Amino acid sequence: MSTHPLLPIIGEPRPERSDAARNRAALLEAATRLIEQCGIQGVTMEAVAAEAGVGKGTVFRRFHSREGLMAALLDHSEADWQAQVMGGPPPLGPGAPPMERLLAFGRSRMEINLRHAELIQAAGRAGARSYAAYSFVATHTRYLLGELGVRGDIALLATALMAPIESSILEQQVRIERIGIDRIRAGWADLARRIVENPPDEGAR
Amino acid sequence: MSTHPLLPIIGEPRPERSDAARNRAALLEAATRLIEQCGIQGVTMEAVAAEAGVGKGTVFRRFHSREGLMAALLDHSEADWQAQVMGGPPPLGPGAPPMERLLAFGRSRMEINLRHAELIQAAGRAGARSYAAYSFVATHTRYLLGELGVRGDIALLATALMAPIESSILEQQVRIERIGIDRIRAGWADLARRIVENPPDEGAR
DNA sequence: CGTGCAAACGGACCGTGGTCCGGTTCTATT
DNA sequence: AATAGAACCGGACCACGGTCCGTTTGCACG
Repeated sequence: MSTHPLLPIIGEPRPERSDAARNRAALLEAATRLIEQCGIQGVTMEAVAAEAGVGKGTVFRRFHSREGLMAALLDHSEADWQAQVMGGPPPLGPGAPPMERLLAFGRSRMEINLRHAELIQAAGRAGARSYAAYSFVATHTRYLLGELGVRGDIALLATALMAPIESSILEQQVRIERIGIDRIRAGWADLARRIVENPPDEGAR
Repeated sequence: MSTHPLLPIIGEPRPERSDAARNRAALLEAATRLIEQCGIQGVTMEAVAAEAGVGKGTVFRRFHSREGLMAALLDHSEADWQAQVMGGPPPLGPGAPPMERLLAFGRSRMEINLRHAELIQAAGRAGARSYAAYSFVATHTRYLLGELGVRGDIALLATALMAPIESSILEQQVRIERIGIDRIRAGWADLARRIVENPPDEGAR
């Protein structure tokens, strides 16, 4: 009876213990340091643990896996970009006409996917499941398509629009097919226009 | 002087030695057997070697890496699909109007990317570099877009069209967002129509 | 302060991908 | 058939991701 003075609200599953939080920060810093020293392939779980001065098990407790650690690093650097999109200066931020925002959004996202290509690849599937990255992009694209008055299955059109600038596909185009970035940018803008301007088929749901 | 009766034509880098070829076949069979018994996660390089009755080193000599082995398995199963596309019955094969062929092509590719999702993921980047898979799809899509009289950067439009039905993206939609396959199919058909019917922008290169 | 316990910690341990090198086998040439 | 040498084979060996469990630590309550 005396054990529950507060309602057991389960919104946040549990607050993090202070030593745990400290270690999380130390580990992220250590990983960042290692990346810029040895490159991503030098970021070994054991190395990170040693650099942060903790045991190996602790790293896995915090991030579950190597992919999880990479995803965490990604999330961290993604935070300010999301801030730029939600409240920064136009055309990326609010204020510009929707089509300009969409173009700026795609262009900016493309740069990120290219710049962090290695990290994204190292994050593997963990990157996709992380809401921070995937879900935000999807939601905002849907929003912009809605603002533009696009008819049809907005969710799928948003996916179709962002898929070609996913990191894996850009890497293929840039590194192997040697396609220039400017050309890819122009191609994507053309794609956006085709998707936005064209009304859906009559028979389409 | 006497050592080169034949011109050193380097088209095929070298013919494979007979024992090597035998081992390659045995290894592919062994891997296939293991997949249907234990699933893909049970396909260990050591297990494959043991099942084929060879040493571990041999597996790596033939396929370079686990990803390479998976890519080889993929290529194998992809061969007859390519035959269907190039010479099978319409609408997938030649004979049907281009738009019908394109729709059939995308639909069929989607099924494959879904059915072999695990294998494709396990093949990782090796799947992309393998010409058999990526290059054929790209080439044929470009060809169909050309037949349809699409203007603009055909290569990039082809990429944009196929990207949303890549395995990784389909997995995200189907397994996590719980989007039905029929809906995805319809959405892709709509995308194809938007890309094909819309003329390119004036300013586009 | 003391006490109880959930949570966090550390590092030994395991499985698997990948490398290496001494020994073996195939094939071209005479 | 004999020879030479390149290609191939095998399995010991290493590194790294991931797990496990006995121990320690922070925290809430008395």
